[in-house]
Amino acid sequence: MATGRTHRPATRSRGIPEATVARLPLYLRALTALSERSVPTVSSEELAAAAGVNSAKLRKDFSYLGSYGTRGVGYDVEYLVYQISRELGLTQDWPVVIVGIGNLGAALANYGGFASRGFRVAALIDADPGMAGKPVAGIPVQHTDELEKIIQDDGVSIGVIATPAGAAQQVCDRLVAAGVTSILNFAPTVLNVPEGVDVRKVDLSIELQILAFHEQRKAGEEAAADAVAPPAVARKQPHVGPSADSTGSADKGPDGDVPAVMPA
Amino acid sequence: MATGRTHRPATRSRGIPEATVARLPLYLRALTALSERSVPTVSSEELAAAAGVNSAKLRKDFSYLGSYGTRGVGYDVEYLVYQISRELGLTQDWPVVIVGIGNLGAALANYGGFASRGFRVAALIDADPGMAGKPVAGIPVQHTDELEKIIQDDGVSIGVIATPAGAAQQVCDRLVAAGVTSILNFAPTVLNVPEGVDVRKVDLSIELQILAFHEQRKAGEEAAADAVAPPAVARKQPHVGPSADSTGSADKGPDGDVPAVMPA
DNA sequence: AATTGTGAACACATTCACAGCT
DNA sequence: AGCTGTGAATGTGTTCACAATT
Repeated sequence: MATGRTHRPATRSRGIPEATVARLPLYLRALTALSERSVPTVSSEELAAAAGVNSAKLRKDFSYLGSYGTRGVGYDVEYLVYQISRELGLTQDWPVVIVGIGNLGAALANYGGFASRGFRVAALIDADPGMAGKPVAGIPVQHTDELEKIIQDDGVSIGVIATPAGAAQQVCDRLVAAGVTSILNFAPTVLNVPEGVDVRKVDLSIELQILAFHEQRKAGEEAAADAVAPPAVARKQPHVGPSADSTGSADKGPDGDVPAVMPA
Repeated sequence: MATGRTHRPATRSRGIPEATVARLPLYLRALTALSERSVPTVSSEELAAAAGVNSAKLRKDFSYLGSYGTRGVGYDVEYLVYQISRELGLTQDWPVVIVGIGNLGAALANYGGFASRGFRVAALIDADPGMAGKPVAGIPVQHTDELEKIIQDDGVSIGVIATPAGAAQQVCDRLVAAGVTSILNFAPTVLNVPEGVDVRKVDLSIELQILAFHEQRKAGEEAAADAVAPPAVARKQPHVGPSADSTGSADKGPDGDVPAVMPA
């Protein structure tokens, strides 16, 4: 996925694989739950099960962080929580702005897990003047005109876009111009960003389409199994699958304008 | 990623790589936009740019579907839209139930892109009896008691879980028992499902944590550049890329201290 | 002349399997 | 005895680069 390319300084190890980074939050969540239950140590097997991965993968992942376990014993829960939090940058405070306070934006603003891990909703921003001042999740909505000021005053580096697709690129441009360097995009559009800016996208419609693909394949397989051969073999393995990927810029063509409001 | 595993019939090519499947919706969206502008054909280069990937990848992806282009010319937009839709299973109707009609569930119910591509919200379900009958997005909310009946009557195979984390596994179990075989999970929990059931998850908090990781790394890189060496070299390449990225480079400096809790 | 389609090379990720430590 | 840490093997995904085709 992504990008990359960056030269790669070759030697010197501090390069944690992207796939590993994407799993750290999962481990952290499982560890936090254990911590709340005052469990002092955990084996790779147990923790892996709680996080929904296999234990070899988990151990390999931790080995990139430096390997904080004890052979014959397992991992110290509190210590691991700390190390992973630090690695993810969660020991510091990340002010976040949410732009587009419709149904989704409001849901995000109300989302608890948000504040819980180092993220703080610094502002809610919407283009509708009628929204201005209205509190959502206890935070008054501010008008888009204030966007640049808010970002600069609060030192916001992470922005969440929850606007209709048609407005997303424009909002993105303003966020970036004002200093935001990481964007979480919920609008169903490819965003164009300059290098150095990270974009991750969350797209309901894409997730459903992927599910539909597999769903269809299941149906086909059944039919095939019925009609063709007698495969007494197991069909699937346990695993729960992760998801989400990312994406980023690209060009946008001549006009770049996206159809209407919320296309597929 | 999600799913998959299915035994793999070995030979016989119908095995489209998971990474390719995950990009098909992106191509489809770009193609739909072209179709609406009545563009008749498109080159791999142009389409790739619109979808935010590179052209070699796109051509390779299409080669798994059977290669529907014409050398020297490009791809026929309408034809590709059809082929991809068919491959994804979007030529049929997929009834979907959304369980948990809080802020997020309501946002999902209102999400337009939902209905636009073969997906139909068959029912909205919530555990709160007070919600029963209340229309959201024009659809009356039904009580959880009705869950099994709805799924069976409508032949629902895809379920969306938008409940609090604590209720998710239980809801999941009921959905699966009633016949759902694909689940899109918005609750921040690992779901346990029997084999044969696909789960994809969408997790805001995980996405933010991944962004924070990269954000932190950016800051570290700057500092390192300032303090350590005089790298007159380019730092990143243009890449249209996707994001999430990346990588690479450098390490993070001196190391992170290893304060607190417990030594190895 | 332009652009696809694809083998071969490369890069990244997962899994195995066991040596090494507690 | 038990469990981690990790090289080596395997599997998956991406990119290159060019022959094939219109």
